[in-house]
Amino acid sequence: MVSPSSIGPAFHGSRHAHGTCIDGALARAEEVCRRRGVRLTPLRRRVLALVWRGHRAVKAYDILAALGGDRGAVKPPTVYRALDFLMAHGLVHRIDSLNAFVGCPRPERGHSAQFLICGGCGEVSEMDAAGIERAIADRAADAGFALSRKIVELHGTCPQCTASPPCA
Amino acid sequence: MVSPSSIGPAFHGSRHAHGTCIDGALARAEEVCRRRGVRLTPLRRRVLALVWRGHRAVKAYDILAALGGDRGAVKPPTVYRALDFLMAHGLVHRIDSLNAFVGCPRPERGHSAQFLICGGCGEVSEMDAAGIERAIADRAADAGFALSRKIVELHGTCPQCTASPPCA
DNA sequence: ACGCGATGGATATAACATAACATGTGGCGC
DNA sequence: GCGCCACATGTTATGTTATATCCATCGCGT
Repeated sequence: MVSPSSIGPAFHGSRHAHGTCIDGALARAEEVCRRRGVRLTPLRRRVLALVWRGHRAVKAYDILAALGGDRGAVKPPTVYRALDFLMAHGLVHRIDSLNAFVGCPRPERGHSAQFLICGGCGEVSEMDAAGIERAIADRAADAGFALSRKIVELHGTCPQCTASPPCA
Repeated sequence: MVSPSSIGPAFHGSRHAHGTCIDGALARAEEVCRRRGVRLTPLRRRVLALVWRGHRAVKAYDILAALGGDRGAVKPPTVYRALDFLMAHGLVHRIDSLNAFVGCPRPERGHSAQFLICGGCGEVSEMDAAGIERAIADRAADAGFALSRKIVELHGTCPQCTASPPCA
């Protein structure tokens, strides 16, 4: 179902054993950091786990609140620094059109991804579609433009929400 | 050089008769508004002209300042309302990855565009590449995803800046 | 004149992000 | 152990981007 050259978009819907997703993400993160010789500190781990609370993009200030920002504990720079670290190592992606962050399901590969963002349930699905990449690279080459960062954020409605509108 | 189905990206570089660009944009805007029966008021026209000050994306608060926001004159909502109007009628586009706005060179056609954004000179070039559109539509269809807004923002370096780094 | 919708002004605040500096902590050579 | 360095985090303050709400005005049709 998923072609070997691409990550297939997969919407999870409301019911799946999400603990597995979180655990898997943390395990992959440990591995990535170990191999790179960088430290997945408790704080960074907590932030990563919060980003993975679901398959939706999470706002920095929601993470801040979840870490106890109300009670005077954690301040914005703390959260942004942790997110910067996680982004630098490909463990989370920033969704610019939402000012929010989403966990990367494939931190091993240095990929450039595209995102499908459902306006119904808020779920964000990452893909790595060779065809889109190629079309972009071709067009940039035509223009003599040297690409660095490629942002592709596609808003719309996922299959589940198309079937039954107010999906969880 | 420009294929009929696409707008070709064109970087303008430092020296061109930019007054023509502004005048043309304002003329096209007048025409679009006339046809739609909506009003390009003096304020909206001023904001549009400011967005067209160059081929770079312009920040809302820069517009605010240019309108005299210092002297207690214009307030943020005024600028955002004008920008909302201009976006609603396709006269400007928002570049989410820059939190900034750029004039649309083709407001007549209801298009969905892609942007090349040069990190050297800041110039933003809009294109409407059929190949990219198609690749995205195909992949979304595979996923059963109904597209609404498509954001494609490509950062990198334009030909001029590749040739001579600190281009104007 | 009257009502109505569109426009823009005024006030306030929410939401998002970073600069600059201080403190803690853990590893390493000696 | 001790000093030192690099890195991580805490703290304070502020900068930047965007919106909610309410009100005044204007053009226009009747």
